[in-house]
Amino acid sequence: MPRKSRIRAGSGVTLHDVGQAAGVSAITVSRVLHTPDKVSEALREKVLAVVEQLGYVPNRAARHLASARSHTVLVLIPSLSNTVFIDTLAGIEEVLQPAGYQMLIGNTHYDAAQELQLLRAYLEHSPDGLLLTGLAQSAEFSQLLARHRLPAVHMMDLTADGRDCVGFSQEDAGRAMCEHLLARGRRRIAFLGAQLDERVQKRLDGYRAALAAAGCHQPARELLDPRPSSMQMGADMLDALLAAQLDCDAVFCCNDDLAIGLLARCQQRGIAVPGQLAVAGFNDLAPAAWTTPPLTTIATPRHDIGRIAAQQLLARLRGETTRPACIDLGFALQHRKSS
Amino acid sequence: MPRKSRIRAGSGVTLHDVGQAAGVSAITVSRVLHTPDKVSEALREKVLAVVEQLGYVPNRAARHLASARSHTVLVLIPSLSNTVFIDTLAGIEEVLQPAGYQMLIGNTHYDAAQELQLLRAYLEHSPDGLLLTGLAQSAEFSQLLARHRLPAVHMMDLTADGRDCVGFSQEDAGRAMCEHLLARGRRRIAFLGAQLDERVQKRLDGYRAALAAAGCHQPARELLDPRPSSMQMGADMLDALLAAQLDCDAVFCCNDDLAIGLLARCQQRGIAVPGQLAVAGFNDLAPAAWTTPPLTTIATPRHDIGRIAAQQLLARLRGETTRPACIDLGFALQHRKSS
DNA sequence: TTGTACGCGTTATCAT
DNA sequence: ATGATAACGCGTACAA
Repeated sequence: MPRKSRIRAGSGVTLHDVGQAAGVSAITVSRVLHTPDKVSEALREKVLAVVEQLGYVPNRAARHLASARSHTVLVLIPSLSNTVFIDTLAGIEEVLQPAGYQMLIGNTHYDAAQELQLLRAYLEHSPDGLLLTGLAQSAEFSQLLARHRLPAVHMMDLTADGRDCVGFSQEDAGRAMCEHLLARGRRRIAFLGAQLDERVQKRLDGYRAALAAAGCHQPARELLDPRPSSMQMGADMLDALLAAQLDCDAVFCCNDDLAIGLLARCQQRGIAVPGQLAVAGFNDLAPAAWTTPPLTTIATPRHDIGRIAAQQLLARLRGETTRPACIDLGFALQHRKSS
Repeated sequence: MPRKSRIRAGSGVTLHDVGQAAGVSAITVSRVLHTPDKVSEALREKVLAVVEQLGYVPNRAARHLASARSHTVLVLIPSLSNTVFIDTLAGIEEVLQPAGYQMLIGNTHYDAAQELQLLRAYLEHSPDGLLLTGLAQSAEFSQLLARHRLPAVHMMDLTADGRDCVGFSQEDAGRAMCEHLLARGRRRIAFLGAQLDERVQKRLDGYRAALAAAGCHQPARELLDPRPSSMQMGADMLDALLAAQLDCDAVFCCNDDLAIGLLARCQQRGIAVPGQLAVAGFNDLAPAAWTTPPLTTIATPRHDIGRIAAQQLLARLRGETTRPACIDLGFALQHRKSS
């Protein structure tokens, strides 16, 4: 039966072509490339030379189809404009790239419904595994995961419910910052929150716990806005705080963006930091060290979170890991002059 | 011949399965999904119902293999830690996602050799097209592109040499900033450069042209460091500037990061900005509006660059475009209090 | 150690 | 408008 010529996918050179040119079968070429130990050295060298000469490029689609493994990992993050998650991506890339895995990035926009839609859409790529942000996926999401038997590692937070996770305790970090402010003699501490995703909620929990323990929790001092965080919002929140006459001596911002905007507004309004008001942020982004005054904040190991989470997922994919892993990478309080 | 059961790739439901359940052939199901016009309404509805019921998920790998189109675009950016390129990614995603294209991201680390390696590696995915940063790819890179007949759109800069590009004139932007400083009465203007990639070089060209035209160019006032840019480096560069006693009345930083670090150091050392020294940055990142004093800088349309570049590439892929496109999105000088 | 036969899920081609 | 058949390039299973 004549082989009808069709449009080729890649450069045109196939395993078969390489095999012919080297005087071996296609499968031998495949073995030279993937399991060189199983091929005699003579053939190996010959084949490799031809591979080089012909500029052979493997075809991932064919490989995927034949092996039922896509060598692809789906990474779901809430936002592309937040450096925190980008740093995590960099850590992930550092591990996946050398391992021959491709990362597919999905932006959930902090929305569980969009997260579910993304999973549905990306299922077409049949990823071998998932890296997720946080623990608050929807029930349908989890069912879909289970149905497709997809291993997943959750990043940025911790849980003991049996899911793999790599991160740190958001609540402990929130508490630690408040204990620091308390230790500096502050009692009237406000909490400024934006976005109000699960991580901010847990930092808020930590804030409440610490202040309650010190007997100085006042719900009126919690300023919460569900809209996306921004420096402008931080500046506005300082105005709101003053307008409400809440008589604060410290503010704990749920992230550095708010804190940076708030610090700038303090400068403009002539409010002495930390004299009149101590200011604290969260994440230790690059600008935090360069504000006036430099910002006290929580340094988070987001790059390592990505790195280790990717390693953990690869271990699962290789079947090396059995028990659920819960890897706590901790956090560090960066005490600077704003407190 | 008995069909041996093997491991399935996706959820397990195939076009064939859907077809059987609906009493049609696999190809009809395919048509219902991709070219519904070519199928009778009765069948269409029936098939769609079964697709829904069985939870059919198309298999991209098989589609790719059979159609020689991967619906995948390779995006090469120099860095993940620079917000500029992340914003571009967001713009790209905004266009590719709804169009059913998957973006693969490669990080070149500002290195042409790595860029070439990435292209080689990603060729396995046989991307349908490329989105590149800048114009300075290696000769081998371009040959590889040509050999595989891959359409590419260059981002961030302009050229009239026949390659598709979307961006703005880096040199004009550098010149514009210097003309602004000159117009404010400054004559002893320093240039601080880091990374020294092609874009920084062009901004430097613009700086030189503007100052030469005004008759006040002094090469000694160019501080260039090939290492990656950082706020720390900006602070260090102010120290270096003062140590060298170059007697400057303005500094043009090649990006906002340098400028932010430099401004902070000015605060620490009690240097009045803009009184003693005017300071300018480049890119208009979020923190630029919140420094003390707020930073004069060049706002760059990076989000739109990503968006339009992706659209241009899609047009090429559809064969709609013929002549090379060179799309100038311009830039805007943000005059703030630092100058 | 090397090769043969076949299937992975889809689309292109051609026939009806 | 719908279907039959082959082909995409590779890896698995099994044979030699």
